[in-house]
Amino acid sequence: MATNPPLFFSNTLIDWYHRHHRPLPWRETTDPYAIWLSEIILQQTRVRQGLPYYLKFIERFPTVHDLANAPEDEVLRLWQGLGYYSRARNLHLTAKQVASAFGGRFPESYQGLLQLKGVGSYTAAAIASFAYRERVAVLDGNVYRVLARVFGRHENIAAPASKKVFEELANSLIPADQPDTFNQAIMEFGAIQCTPVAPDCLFCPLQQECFAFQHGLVNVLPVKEKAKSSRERFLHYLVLQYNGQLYLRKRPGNDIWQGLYDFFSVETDTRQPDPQLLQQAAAQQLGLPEITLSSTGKVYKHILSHQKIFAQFYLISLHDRLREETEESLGLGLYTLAQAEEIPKPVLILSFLEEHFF
DNA sequence: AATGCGGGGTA
DNA sequence: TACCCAGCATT
Repeated sequence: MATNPPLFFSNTLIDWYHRHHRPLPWRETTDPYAIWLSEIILQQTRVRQGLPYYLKFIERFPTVHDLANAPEDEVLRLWQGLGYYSRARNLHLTAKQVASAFGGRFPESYQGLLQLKGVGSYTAAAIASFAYRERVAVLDGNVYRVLARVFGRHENIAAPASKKVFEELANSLIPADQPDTFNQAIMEFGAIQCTPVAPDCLFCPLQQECFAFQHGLVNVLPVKEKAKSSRERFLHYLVLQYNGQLYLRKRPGNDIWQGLYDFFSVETDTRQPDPQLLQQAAAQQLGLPEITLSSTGKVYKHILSHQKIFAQFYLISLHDRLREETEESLGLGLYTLAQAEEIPKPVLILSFLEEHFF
């Protein structure tokens, strides 16, 4: 690399950025609220998937006060389908905190931003550099990849211990005069040019200086330890109907989909449990004498990053309402179809409802 | 340091 | 299938 490697690296990336970057709405503002909103949405999420959600949110909640004043169900409903729902719950919590305790103003430094729920080192660096031009480097999946390849770093990027190495490297490269553009540039470069698979090395402006390219290691770097395979779960959803309404429950906090609504369910250890046992378990929990379960047939396979869910649905029409204590202890409530449409649900439940009810 | 947490796009 | 995406909170 030229006489001043950090300067060459940042100049090259910034020059590339000016010529190739995508026009994105959160890059047209320095409003920390809009930037914060976009960054939370984009955590572990591609721009293509997150963009429509950003547009919905910024239209419905133009200011942090609008978001703070909304009911949590509405925030989750708008987030529906985006996944990692703790992001939405923390988004709402932080909006309320900023609106009430901070008078609507976000903290104006990296350290201050780090205190917010849902804002970690990446997001704090992004907001601080984009909104306030603070010189602090972002470190996300793109940055890890670009740095590992260009500078030939073989540390396992999945290990927390490697974070410091890349952090120091990135912070040694970020220029003081345009930290914001540098951060945008290195992430955009990773997303468009230096992609995980089949990067466009042929037309890469860093080709001559890239360690991975020069040593034939483009498909080796970054080194990333493989994630463990996910576990399988078998869910049996009882779609209880009474008087044209559906029984739904808000999911509690010790499992997936916290705060979203689904049906009463029985979980089993095997894919095809003994129907007798399943019926007995369901009847007992629901306080019913006996029930006959016939599956709607299809087994829904729903893949999460950490779980493979096999779900079957059983339609049941109740002649009488459940006992009040039963409703209470199971957290079940009756909802009209219109209400069911309005509340936040996992994509799995949404798919089922769209095939059978909506 | 390890684990849990969604959903979708791509090869 | 397997990989990975503008990560964070909790233990």
